[in-house]
Amino acid sequence: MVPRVTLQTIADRVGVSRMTVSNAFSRPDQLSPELRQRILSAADDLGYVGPDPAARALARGRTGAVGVLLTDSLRDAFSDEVATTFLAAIADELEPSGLALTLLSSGRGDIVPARDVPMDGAFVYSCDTNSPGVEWLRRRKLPVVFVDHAPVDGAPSINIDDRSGARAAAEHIVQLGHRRVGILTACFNGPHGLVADPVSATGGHVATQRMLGWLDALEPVGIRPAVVQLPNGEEHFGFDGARSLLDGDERPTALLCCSDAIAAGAVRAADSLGLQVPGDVSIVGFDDSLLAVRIRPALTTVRQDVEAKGRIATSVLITQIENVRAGIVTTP
Amino acid sequence: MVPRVTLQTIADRVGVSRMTVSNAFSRPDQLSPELRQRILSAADDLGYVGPDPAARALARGRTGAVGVLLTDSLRDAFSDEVATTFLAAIADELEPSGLALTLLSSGRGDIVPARDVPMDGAFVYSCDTNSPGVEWLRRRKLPVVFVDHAPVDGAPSINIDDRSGARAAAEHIVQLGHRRVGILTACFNGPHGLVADPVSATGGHVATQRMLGWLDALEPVGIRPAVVQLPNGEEHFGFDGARSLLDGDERPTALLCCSDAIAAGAVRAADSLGLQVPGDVSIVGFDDSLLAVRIRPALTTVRQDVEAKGRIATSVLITQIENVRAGIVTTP
DNA sequence: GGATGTTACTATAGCGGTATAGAAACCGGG
DNA sequence: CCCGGTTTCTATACCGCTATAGTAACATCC
Repeated sequence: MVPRVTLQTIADRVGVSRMTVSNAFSRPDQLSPELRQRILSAADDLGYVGPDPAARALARGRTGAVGVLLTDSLRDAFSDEVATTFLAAIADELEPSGLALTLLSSGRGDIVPARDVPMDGAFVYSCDTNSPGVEWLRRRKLPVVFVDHAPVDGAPSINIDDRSGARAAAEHIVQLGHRRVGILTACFNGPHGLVADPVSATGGHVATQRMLGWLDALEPVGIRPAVVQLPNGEEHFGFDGARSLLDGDERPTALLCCSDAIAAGAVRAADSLGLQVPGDVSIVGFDDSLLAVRIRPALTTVRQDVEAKGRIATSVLITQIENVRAGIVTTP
Repeated sequence: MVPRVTLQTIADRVGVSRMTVSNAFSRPDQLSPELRQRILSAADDLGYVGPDPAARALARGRTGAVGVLLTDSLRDAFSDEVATTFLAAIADELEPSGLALTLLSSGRGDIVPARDVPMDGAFVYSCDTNSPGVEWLRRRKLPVVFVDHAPVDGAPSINIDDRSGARAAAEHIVQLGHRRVGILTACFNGPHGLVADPVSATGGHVATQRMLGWLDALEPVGIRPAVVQLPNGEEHFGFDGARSLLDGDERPTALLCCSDAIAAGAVRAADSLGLQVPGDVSIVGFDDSLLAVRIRPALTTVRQDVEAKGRIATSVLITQIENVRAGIVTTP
């Protein structure tokens, strides 16, 4: 094993100080072009690859990567169209800054990426409010931006008005004359299936807000919706949940779904039972993803601009990181 | 600005050496449980978060993250179902090892994540063969696993037999009696639109192999396919490309597509022209993604197990990383 | 009772860079 | 010729942690 080539190796070879070699790579204006050339070509001869990123990260105090903390397993995030759209927007917006994006799973047991991965800041996207990952990010005092997450004290958070959106959707349903309404929502770790008290569900700020919004519209007119909680937002859960509601005695004439994916499952379920949408049953989604466009019959959905959320979150995070670097501490 | 709390701060406070504090966090078996407790609670008092990941990365020589180099902009990767499936498989398989996944864009100009991001190894997924990113990863002598990429000297690469798969698909089409065949393929930076010499396309090992496979079956029986090269594999390009072929004089009776997404676009295009699939035109995809299942009429497609590719690639990469750590250098 | 371990902790020497404050040489102006 | 100002390079001091060897104290064993 040959000893590794470092700045010092090159410095010795060329006969200059290590600092000068460092400058040749990182601050070209600090030395004469000729010397820089000599250093660079010596480096090339020695097979030097450039300053070691890990060492540089320590010395500079920044790593060049930001994290994104996602719910549970990363797999879920990749199979969810809304999440991938969000991630794509982040990635795009991050690119010019040169920051890389590191995916952080919530972690289990001793594995806590949010604690152990070097990064300059992080997004928290639609996570369980009391996920240990969130806690660690806070403790590390990293700049954090919350998205689709319950606001946390001093940290910026990006949310749409989920509650109002949901209320508007439910009001619309009420105005159309529906009285028997079913609700399909996803909930990380609450009870699954038909539930009595819909607001008790734990985890999922967004789902909770949407639920509150629906109830805001339904309760005043005396509608008691049948609520089914699904383990997560995958389409097949939407299918199962919708079947269970549509197959019962008091079949709802409208289904409010907390995502388009769930709504898509519900449409399939209606179809499988020979029910017309929206003739026999109205189905309302949430997100306005591409999915909503693809589904036949076309879905009624609450529109939100996920791309914009990603872009905004990114610029906020970048600003935060720059402020920290400049010594402007926003959150004491 | 309070001076940062480090191991030394705690050591001074408790009256032990810094090394002992380090052990309290990283190697609990190296000290007595009582002392460890004292140290831990002192650390807590001081608001210590745990060993700094960047410093640890430098000292230990590993960062706890692996990269994945993707074609061009990350956005494309997120909107491609095959890519996200692959990434999900990687992420899943990576989780127990505690390694985080960092997304690396190809970079432009001075921004080269593959050069500057700290990582222990990397995947190269379906990249342009002469992408600068690939070159940098090699220079850094990082363990690299290539997936859907032309094999590179000593590095492991994971591929399915794209050529044979494509040949089989084309043979099937020939056996069905088709003689006018159109090909829709994606190509990073070749000429776009109808091309004369289909094998000249630059970039995209996979696309090239599939093309070769198709030609393997078509040329022997004297079929000269009409080939359209698309800028990338997005569905709408498939739509446009297929329209241009199906709208012409010598309308093909079969379309070979290098991905399911393109095939999906082609199906829509046929539909928009009032053509029956497969009555008027047969359409063959590649990948067997979920997309293939969703499309009506159902797509004929070449099946590949993207999940398995992800899992295998990951275990190979992890093995490589461990070997390097153990001093077993596979590629000199 | 001396060879041989084990346990619990410490001292030293890096890991591979960068920031910062100089020092030396050069340059034009009064 | 001396002064302030640049340009170019160097010396020193970290960044915060870990590996490794070593020391001292206490057991163990024949």
